[in-house]
Parts: sequence; C-alpha cells; structure tokens
Amino acid sequence: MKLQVQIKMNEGLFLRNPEHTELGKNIIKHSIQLIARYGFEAFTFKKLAEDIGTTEAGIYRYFENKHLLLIYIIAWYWGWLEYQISFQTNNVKDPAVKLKKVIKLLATTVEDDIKTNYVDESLLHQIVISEGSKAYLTKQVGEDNKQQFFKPYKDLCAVIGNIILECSPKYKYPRSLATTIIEMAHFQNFFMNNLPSLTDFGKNKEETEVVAFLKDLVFSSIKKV
Amino acid sequence: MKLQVQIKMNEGLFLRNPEHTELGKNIIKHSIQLIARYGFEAFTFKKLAEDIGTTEAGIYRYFENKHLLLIYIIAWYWGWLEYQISFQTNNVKDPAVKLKKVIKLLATTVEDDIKTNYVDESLLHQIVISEGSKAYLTKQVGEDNKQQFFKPYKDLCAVIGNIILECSPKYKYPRSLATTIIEMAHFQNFFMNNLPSLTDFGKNKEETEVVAFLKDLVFSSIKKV
DNA sequence: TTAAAAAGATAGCAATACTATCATAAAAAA
DNA sequence: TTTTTTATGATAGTATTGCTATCTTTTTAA
Repeated sequence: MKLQVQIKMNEGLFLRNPEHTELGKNIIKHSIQLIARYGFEAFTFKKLAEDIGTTEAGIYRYFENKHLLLIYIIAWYWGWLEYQISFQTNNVKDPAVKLKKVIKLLATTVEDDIKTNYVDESLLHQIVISEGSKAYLTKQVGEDNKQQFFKPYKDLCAVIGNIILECSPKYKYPRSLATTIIEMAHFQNFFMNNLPSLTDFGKNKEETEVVAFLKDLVFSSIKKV
Repeated sequence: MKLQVQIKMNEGLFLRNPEHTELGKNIIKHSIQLIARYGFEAFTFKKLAEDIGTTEAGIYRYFENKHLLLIYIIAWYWGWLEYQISFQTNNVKDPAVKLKKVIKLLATTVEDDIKTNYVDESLLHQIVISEGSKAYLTKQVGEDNKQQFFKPYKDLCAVIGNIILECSPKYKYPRSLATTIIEMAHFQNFFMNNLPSLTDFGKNKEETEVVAFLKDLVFSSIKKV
C-alpha cells in the first residue's frame, strides 16, 4: 500500500485545483524546478508554459498570477513541514528533544519525500530559503492575510511556540522565538552559502553548525528561569 | 555651521553619482518616497520620473536598473546606521550598554535626521524593514557581492559582532548573532504590524517589546559561560 | 566664449503580465 | 452510446515594463 500525503490547501490560492489534474501537477512540479533554477523574479508563466509544453493561458486557468503560485508552493511546504514535525516528534515525551528535532528539520536539507510524487521537497526547501519571505514582504500582505494565505506558516509557528512553552512555561516570547528559529534557520543557511562573512560558518559551510548555533540560541534563552 | 553627513557609496552602484546633482538627489529622495508608498515591486522608473518631473531616460543615466537603486538606498542606510552607532556608543565603556544601544537603534523608529537633507531616514527605515532582504535574496547575489555591494551590511555586522565579543570573548557565534539581531529587529517589527500572530507583540504593537525580546535573546545567549 | 557635461524630449523595441475567443479533445453524465 | 460538460490547445491582442538610442537644449566649467 502506498501512502500519499495530502496537504489541504487554501481554495483562494488557485482558480482550479492543481492537485486534481495532470496539468495542474505539472504546473507545481515545473514551477518548483524553474523558480529554484532561475529565481522568482526571472520566473514567468510563459517560460513555465514552454517548460511544461502547454500555453500561457493554460497556466492562468490555475493561478491568477505568479505571486499566488509562490504563496501556494510555500504554503504547501509549511503544511508538509508541520506534518513532518508531528510525525517525527510523535511519542517523544521530552519537549527539549522535540525542540531539537524541530530545529534540525528546519535547518538541514530535507530528503525528497517519496510519499509526494510531484513535489521535490529538497528543491522546495531551497526555494523557501531564498524566496520564502517574498511571499509576505509585499504591500498586499494585509489582504493576503485576510484570506488566510499564511495560515500554514502561523500554524507551524504556533506548534513550535507550544513546544517552547512545554520546555519553559514561563518563557515570555514563544511565538517570536519560533519565528526567529524558522527565519534564522533559512537566513543563516543563505548567508553561509552566499554572504559567508555574515555568519560564523563560512569556512566549513556545514548545516550542522547552523543547527548548533540555533540550539545554543534557543536553549540559553528558555532555560534561564 | 551645518554638519553634513556624507556616506561614502560604492561607485559600482551607479552610472552617475546622484549626490553630485539636484536631479540625482531628487532620484534618491523620490524613490524612497515611492518605494515606501507602493512597495518595490510596483515601483518603476517611469513612475519615479513622473514624480520628479523628469523623464525615464534621465533616471537611467544615474542607475542601470531599479535593483541597483534599491541596493544603493539600503546600503546608504547601513552606512548611516553604522555612523549612528559609532556616534551613540562613543565614550561608552560598558560593552553591554553599547549592545543595548545597538539593539534599540535597530529596533525602534529612527527620527528623520536633519544632517542629511534629501534622505528621510524614518521612511528609509520602513523600506529596510519590508524591502531590505530583497536586495540580496536574488540569483545575482554572488556577483553583487563580488562587487562589494553588501559591504556596508557586512561592516555593520562586524561592528556588532565585535561588541558581542567585547561582552563575551568566548561566545562562538558573534556574526550570526549580529545578523540575527539585525534581521529580527526588522522581521519582528514587520510581523507585529502585518502578521501579528507570528509574534508576542500583537496586542500592544510596541517597538519597545521587540527591543525587550531581542535583549532577552541576546543577553541570555552571551552571558552563559 | 567656447566646449563639455547634464538634462529634456521623443521614439522605439522586446519582454512581461495579462485577457479574450474559438476550436478540439477527453471525461462524465444522461 | 450519445450528449454535455469540462479541460486543454491555439491564437490574438493589449497595456505596462524595462530598457536603448538619438537629437536638442540648457547649464556649468575651463
């Protein structure tokens, strides 16, 4: 029996559900490849259509514009990651162990998950690192937020915040610390690989060092009473 | 006597030095206003030209494209901020006090500085918060970095890293902690105002709370031996 | 005063970000 | 099986963006 992971996506993100058709799945698959290769700015629906072997109009039947497509794939990633976290911390009692697993999941390269056939999670992880914040760093963030487009990110933040509170019930900034972990897991990785002098990991460029930094940061913050 | 602050800018960022002419200063002034108002994506040289009362071609004589103009104004901000830091921490002996001043400077709204007449620093601060990371989150980051376009950010990071080391000579991640302070000062502010459930400051929306969070984060990390 | 530099005015062009329409193929319902 | 819906393909068109080029006029500096 093959297990298929289904991430429930916000209906407002698309005009036609890409999960329901071959073309739709191709749009997701190829857009992940193209955005990872060329970056979000250089990514266009025309190039995507050519890559898939369909027409521009075909893409527009699924997504109103490339910004919503970006939000879609990033939101998919957060949903997928929350599932990974719940799966991997299941039956773990010690909240500190849970939190360490979360940090590791956030800050190390994910393996391509066979359970989701048309999404390459490791490519998607790269996109989340370099393009992720562009999903909300816009003037429409308020409207997008009203439509709940960032719910998967918020849910993840709440999950991590709760683990932090399990570790340290009196800690005052569980959510801000959660977003700090998430954002820094990605930014430190990006800096390490692209602007190494902004980090202390330039020599080895090892993800494990980012993990060590984050663990140190987080546990010294919350262990203090 | 009027003091004028001059930030030395990288020559590779522009075709013609905007500080040397009226039009150039207008380009900087109006682009800060327009980017702050409409966001970087919606900002175009055509709109900028109309706003100034010149032509598109006129802008292109100063900046090759809007991406370099963004890097320019962000780099200017980092230069200006480093000056503010050196000014405000001058004669302060206790490195912990210095570090607290740095956090406050990063995380609270700056007052428009009379010493720089064509730059509105508080608007620019808003731009750095919502558009700053777009300067380097691109596929050209490597080439831009080779041309030293991010030197002001790196210098600031080094300055803060050194203050951290003064506080705690054995701390292992001074640079990564410095970038964490810088990025989180801005992201927590953005989240507080736009996606409040990602922070613990949603109720009051007070910058002072971001400052408190960062101080807690930083000093619990470095005080531990 | 004269030449060099900067700015203004206009034109044009390829790419982007869409929208619209009509035909056809595939899938689902009758 | 036939009809009807639904999805896709093919093509066209339009406004805006992101430039480059050229020519003229104004300003500045030698």
